[in-house]
Amino acid sequence: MTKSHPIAGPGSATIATIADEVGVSVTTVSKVLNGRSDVAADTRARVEASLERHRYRRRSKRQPTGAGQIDLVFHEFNAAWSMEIIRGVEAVTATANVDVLLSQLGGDHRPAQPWLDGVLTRRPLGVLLVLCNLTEPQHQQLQRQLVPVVVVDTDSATSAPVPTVGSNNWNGGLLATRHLLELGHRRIALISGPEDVLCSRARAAGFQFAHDEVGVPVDPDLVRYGSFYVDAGYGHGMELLTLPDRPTAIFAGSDMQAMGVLRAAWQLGLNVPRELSVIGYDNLPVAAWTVPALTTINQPLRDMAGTATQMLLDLARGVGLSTSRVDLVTELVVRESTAPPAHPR
Amino acid sequence: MTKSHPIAGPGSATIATIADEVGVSVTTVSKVLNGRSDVAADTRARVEASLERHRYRRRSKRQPTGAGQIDLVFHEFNAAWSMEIIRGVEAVTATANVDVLLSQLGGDHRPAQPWLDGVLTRRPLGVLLVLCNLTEPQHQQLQRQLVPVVVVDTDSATSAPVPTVGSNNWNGGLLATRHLLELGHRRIALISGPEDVLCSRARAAGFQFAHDEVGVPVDPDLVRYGSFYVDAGYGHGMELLTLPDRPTAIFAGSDMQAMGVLRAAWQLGLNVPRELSVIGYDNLPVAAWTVPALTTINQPLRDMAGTATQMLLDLARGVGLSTSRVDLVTELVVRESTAPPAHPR
DNA sequence: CTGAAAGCGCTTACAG
DNA sequence: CTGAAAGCGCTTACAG
Repeated sequence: MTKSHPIAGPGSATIATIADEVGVSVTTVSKVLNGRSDVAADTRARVEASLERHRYRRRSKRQPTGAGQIDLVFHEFNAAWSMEIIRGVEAVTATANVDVLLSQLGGDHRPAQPWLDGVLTRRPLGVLLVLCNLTEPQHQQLQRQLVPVVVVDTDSATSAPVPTVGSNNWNGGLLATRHLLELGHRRIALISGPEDVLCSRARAAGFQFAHDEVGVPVDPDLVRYGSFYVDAGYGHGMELLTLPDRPTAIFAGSDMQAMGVLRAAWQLGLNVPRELSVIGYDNLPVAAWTVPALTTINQPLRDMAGTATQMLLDLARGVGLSTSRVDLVTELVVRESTAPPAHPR
Repeated sequence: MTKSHPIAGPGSATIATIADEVGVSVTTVSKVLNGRSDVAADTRARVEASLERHRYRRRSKRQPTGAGQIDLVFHEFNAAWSMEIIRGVEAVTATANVDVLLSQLGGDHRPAQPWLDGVLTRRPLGVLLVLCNLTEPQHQQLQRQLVPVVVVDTDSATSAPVPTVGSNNWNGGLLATRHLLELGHRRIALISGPEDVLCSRARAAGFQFAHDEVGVPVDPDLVRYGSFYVDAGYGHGMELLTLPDRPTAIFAGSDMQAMGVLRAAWQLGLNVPRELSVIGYDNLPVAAWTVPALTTINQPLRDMAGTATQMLLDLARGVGLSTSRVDLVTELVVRESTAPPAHPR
């Protein structure tokens, strides 16, 4: 006699429920959950299917408040940028009554094994990775334990089926460059992010495309790659602006880099925007308060983080995702740091 | 026959251990832990004493990785400022293998009851409050459950015996003002933080004291209070700088406010530091990159957060604290935004 | 490879 | 006010 096993709600099943449904002992279910090897592949598969169906989660008995927690993992902390992400995440988790566990990888792009062990014992609702990713074995391990993963932005072209939220970097590069070209600039420098990061290349491609559109050649000497921080903008800015034939405009890879360029220009006595146009990227809150205020590309970091968090919570609730890759739109924000060049052709 | 009960280590005791030692049933211990009312005051006291002695913590059985987690609670998120705190906390928790649960009160200075319920079910190693505090009943409730609390900075004079880490605000106000007076300024404006926040008043007092030292009167019209954000600095800066007898120097309550002042000066065509000296407060990373770079007071936010975290972990481990109030030292950092006044007396 | 049995830490009616 | 007893969700030797 088979009982019916209606799904009462995500997380309501115990291992007894699962055992009952699959027709095995609680011992066996426990073994599957703990990754023991002494379970037949077939049995394991049936148990895992049932666990998934029920969105099984380890009970802590009394947890009237708190719908669970998610792991928010940064590649590293980066003042204003990371805070925008945190705010976007928090806006969603606060209303969903979900807690946020914060960590960073200290600059690495792949978490180490101890981190994964921690996640497996914590069993969070899900893991949100920012500018970092998992190795394939790590990803499989989390998948086996039914811990969903979503990535914000991506540092390289990963073909793994990990849901990812980013923004249209190519379009951002295009919009920024078109803006400068339309103002009449013909010698435009690009300071992008690190060369091995995909978004840097995407923006550079948009930069190139905008030039091609109007038939203006790109001087390879004016294209630089570097870290997203202020000092890279300052360093490259200094170099570019002391070139014999210096550019009349600089497109920086981040607002922080743009601040470095602004400072280099100031030290060289160049007036922005009269003698040099500067455009940033990100549209951090501080971009409105630099002197002069930065023209920049709005990358909707809060929205990106919020969207990713919502996707993660949906996955945790067993709701399927319509798309596994979402790119939010980038937009040009014109402020005071761009103007026609002093001597347009 | 009494058995001896050596303390095997913090967190190693179960309720059975406690029951055994006190000579009551596990039921009774469980009741005490859950705040039931049907326990004699005397019994409750003895059980609580034993729990405290053993640093009892709810067992989750298998938790080989992860020494536990702490709750990090912000009054609200404030880009660069909050990130400095987070970094300071993270530096300590990462080496101690402790997880950080992040939340914010959305601007409130006292958490609501749902938050406390969450903490009580989570049972973290401790709670770190940043620019916020608990009500007395909330504090007692956490104390009863052996969850230690440490506060970073304080928004008002609280006499509650809560360990607190701050910095010497009065001294910061003094150092900044002395610097300006020594440069020869005699009309110095103060834009402090919110008037109802103690640190704003402490800095204002240091400002006043520095004037008194050299017998220079403070013009009350030049003393303003406002939020710590950029726009308050901009607003007050605009007002002050369009005064008939405008100040030759402005001491802002935060680097963010100082950026607002810098912008106001720029819009009015005033050269900093030639026609106006500006000094900030906090020494956020961005202060080195404004144009001109900000002279400021270094408030060691990372150290403050790190110290507070260490105190919290010590308390969680049952180590007594030598002091319950630590103020770290503030220092003057001279950069480019201050200089002698254009027309010194 | 499987599961009955013992056990763990804890909580909750309920009898006194 | 107290605690014996039943029970919960889960894990772990260990016998087959």
